[in-house]
Amino acid sequence: MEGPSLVILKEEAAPFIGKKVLVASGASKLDKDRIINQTLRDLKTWGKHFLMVFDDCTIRIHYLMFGNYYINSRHPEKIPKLTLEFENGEWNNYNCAAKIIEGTDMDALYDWSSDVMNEAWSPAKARKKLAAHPHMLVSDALLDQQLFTGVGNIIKNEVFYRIKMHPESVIGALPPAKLTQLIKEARNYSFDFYNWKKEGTLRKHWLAHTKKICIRCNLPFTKKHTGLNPRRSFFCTNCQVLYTPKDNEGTAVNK
DNA sequence: GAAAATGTTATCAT
DNA sequence: TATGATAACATTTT
Repeated sequence: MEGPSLVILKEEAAPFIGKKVLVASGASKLDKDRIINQTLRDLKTWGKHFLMVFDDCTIRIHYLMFGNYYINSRHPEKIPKLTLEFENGEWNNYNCAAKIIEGTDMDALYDWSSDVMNEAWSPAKARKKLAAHPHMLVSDALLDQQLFTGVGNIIKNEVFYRIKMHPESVIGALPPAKLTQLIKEARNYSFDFYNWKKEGTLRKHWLAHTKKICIRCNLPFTKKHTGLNPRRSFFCTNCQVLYTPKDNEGTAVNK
C-alpha cells in the first residue's frame, strides 16, 4: 500500500474518531488490553505509516505489500492481525505490522513536510535533501521514505514515465528544471493515484507500471530492476531521457 | 503451479 | 558499536 491509499483509509475510518475501543482482538502480539476503553483521538498518516492516536499511546500500522483492511465487514476466512470494535462499527486489519508507540505527540516524531500527501509537504526541503545525494539514482530517490515519504513502486514508475526521465538517471546530473519537475510530479501523481484509487480506476490509468508497450512511442518497454533498492522499473528508453554525469564532473578527477 | 510482487523492520552476524 | 545481511510477514497475480 502506497501513501495515497492510507489517506483514503483515514477518511473511511474517520467515524471512529472520538469513539471508545470496546474490544481489541487479533493475532498481533501487541498489548491489546492497553487500548481497551481508550478513545480514538485522531488518525494520521506519514507516508505508509498509519497512526491511530489514543489517550496515552499510538498504534502504528504498516500494511507492507499485502496488507488490507475491512471496515464494518470482515474477511470470510482470514484471521485479522488487529480488530478494533467501537459502538458504531468494527475495523479489521490484515497482514500488517502493528506496534504501540508510547505517547500521542506525533509532531515530535514525524516530519510531515517530507510526506508527499501532506499539506505540510515542502518541495524546497526535498530539493535540499536531494542535493545532499548527488550520486543517488533517481530510482532510489523516489523510493526513499526520508525523501519522498509515501511514494511506492507504482508511483515511481508512473512519475518517471510522465516526466520522461530514465529511472537510472543520477540526481546530481539533472538539469535544475528537471529536478523541479521530479519533485513536483512526485506529489502531483500521488494525488492522481488517490483520486483514481477512490473511484476504483487506478489500474486502468497505469501507463508504465507492468506495461509492455510505450503508448507514446509504440515501442516495447524495458523491464529491469534498477538501483540499490532493486524494485521493478518499466520504462521506455526511447522517450525517457537518461541523465548521467559527464566524465569530468561529479567525482574527483583522476589523473 | 512457481515465482514475483503496491514493503519494511527486527534481529543476527561481522 | 556500527554497518550490513538475513529472516520474517503471508496473498494475489502472472
